[in-house]
Amino acid sequence: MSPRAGLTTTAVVDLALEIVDEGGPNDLTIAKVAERAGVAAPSLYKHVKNLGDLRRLIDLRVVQEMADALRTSATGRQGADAVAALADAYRDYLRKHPHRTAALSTDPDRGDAELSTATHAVAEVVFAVLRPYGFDHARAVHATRCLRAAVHGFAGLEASGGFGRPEDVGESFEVLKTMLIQGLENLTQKEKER
Amino acid sequence: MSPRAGLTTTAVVDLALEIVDEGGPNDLTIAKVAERAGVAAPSLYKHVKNLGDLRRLIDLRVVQEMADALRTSATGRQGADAVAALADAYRDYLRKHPHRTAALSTDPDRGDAELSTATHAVAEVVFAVLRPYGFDHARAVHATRCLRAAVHGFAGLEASGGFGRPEDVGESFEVLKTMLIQGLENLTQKEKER
DNA sequence: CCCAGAAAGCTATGGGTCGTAGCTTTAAAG
DNA sequence: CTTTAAAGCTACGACCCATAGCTTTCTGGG
Repeated sequence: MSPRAGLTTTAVVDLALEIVDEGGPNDLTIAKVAERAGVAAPSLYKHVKNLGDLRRLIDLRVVQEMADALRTSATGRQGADAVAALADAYRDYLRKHPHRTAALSTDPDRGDAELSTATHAVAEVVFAVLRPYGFDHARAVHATRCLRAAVHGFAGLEASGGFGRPEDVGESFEVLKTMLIQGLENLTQKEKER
Repeated sequence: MSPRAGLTTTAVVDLALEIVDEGGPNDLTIAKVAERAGVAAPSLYKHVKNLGDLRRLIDLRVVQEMADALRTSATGRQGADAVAALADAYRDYLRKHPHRTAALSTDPDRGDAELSTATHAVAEVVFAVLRPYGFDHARAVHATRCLRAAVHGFAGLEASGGFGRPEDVGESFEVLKTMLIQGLENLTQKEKER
C-alpha cells in the first residue's frame, strides 16, 4: 500500500506543528518540513495539497486537541468549578504551545465541514458546562462568547508576551476567573427576574 | 532636501497600512507597497530598513492610534461609564480595521523604546480610568490585564469572524461589559475588606 | 512466482519574493 | 553654476512555492 513506507499526512502535520511550536506560524515553510522529513520539497505535495492546506490541517489538529483538553478538564465538575477548570485548561494549553494561539481564532471557511465540526465541538463543551445555569438559548450564546473571548484574549496576550509587568500573571488570571464566574451568577439573576 | 520629493517613511507606512487593511498582514509585501507608491521595489529600502521594520512601524502606528482613540473616548467620563466607553472604543476601532488585531498583541521588543512607550500609553489610559476605584497597585494591574484581555479577545474574535452564530454580537458585548464593570465593583469590595 | 499498477519519491523548472550592490539622476544649498 | 547627498534605478543571488514529468518501490492479483 505504501512504497518506501515513508510519510503520511498526519506525520507531515506532526513535523509542521513542531516547526510552528518552535518558531511561530510564519516560520512554517514547505522546505523546512521536507528537510525534517528527510525528503525533497516537492515530495510533500503527495501528502498535502499546498502550504495553505497544511496550515488548515494544523488549525484543525489544534482545535481538536483543544476540544479534547476542555472536555477532559470539565468531566466530573459542575457549575463554577467546571467553568474554572475550562478556563485553566484553555490557558494551560496555550502556555504549553504559545504559537498555536492564531489557530484558535480562525473562522471555519464556509464549506469546510471538518473544521466547522471541530469548532462546534469546542462550543459544545462550553454549552454543556453552562447548562446547569439554566440560561435561555440567546443568553447561553452570549455567555459562551464572553467566556471564550475573555479566556482566549488573556491566554493569547500571555502567549505573545503581552504582559510586561512583573506582577504575577497567575493571580491576574484568578481575578479574571472570578469576574467571569460572578458574571455568570449575575446573568442567572437576570434570568429569574424575567 | 529631498530629490524627486517623492516618498517619505510615513507615506510608505500609509500605503502598507492600506494593504494590510485590505488583505491582512500576510498580504503585505515590499513589492506591493512599491507598486502602489509607483516606484521600483528596491527604492523602498531608502525609507524602511526591511519588511520586518515596516511591520514594526505599522504596529507602532496602530498602537498609537488606539491609544488616541481610547483617550478620546474616556475624556469627560468616569467610573463604569468610562470603562464602557473604553471598551466600545477598542471594539469600534477593530471593527473599522479588522486586520489590525495582530498589531495590538505584539510584545514590545526589549530595546524598542518607541513601541514600548506607545504600549505603555495605552495601559496608562486604562490605569487612569481605574483610579477612582481606588485599587492598590497590584490589583490595578490585575484589573487592567483582565479588561484588556477580555475586550481584546472579544474584538479579535469578532474581527476574524469567529462568532458564527446569528445572535446579535452587540448584545454579547453588552453582556461582557456588564460582567467586567460588575467585576470591578466586586474587586473594590474586596479592597475594602482588607 | 511474476508482473502490472499505483503510490511515493526524485529532478528540473518557472514564477515570485526579499534584500544587497552599485550606478544614475535629481534637487537643494552654497 | 557647482557640489553633494538623498532618492531613484537595474542587475543579481538566495530562498520559497508549486507543477510537470520521470523513476523507484511496494503491493496485490493472476
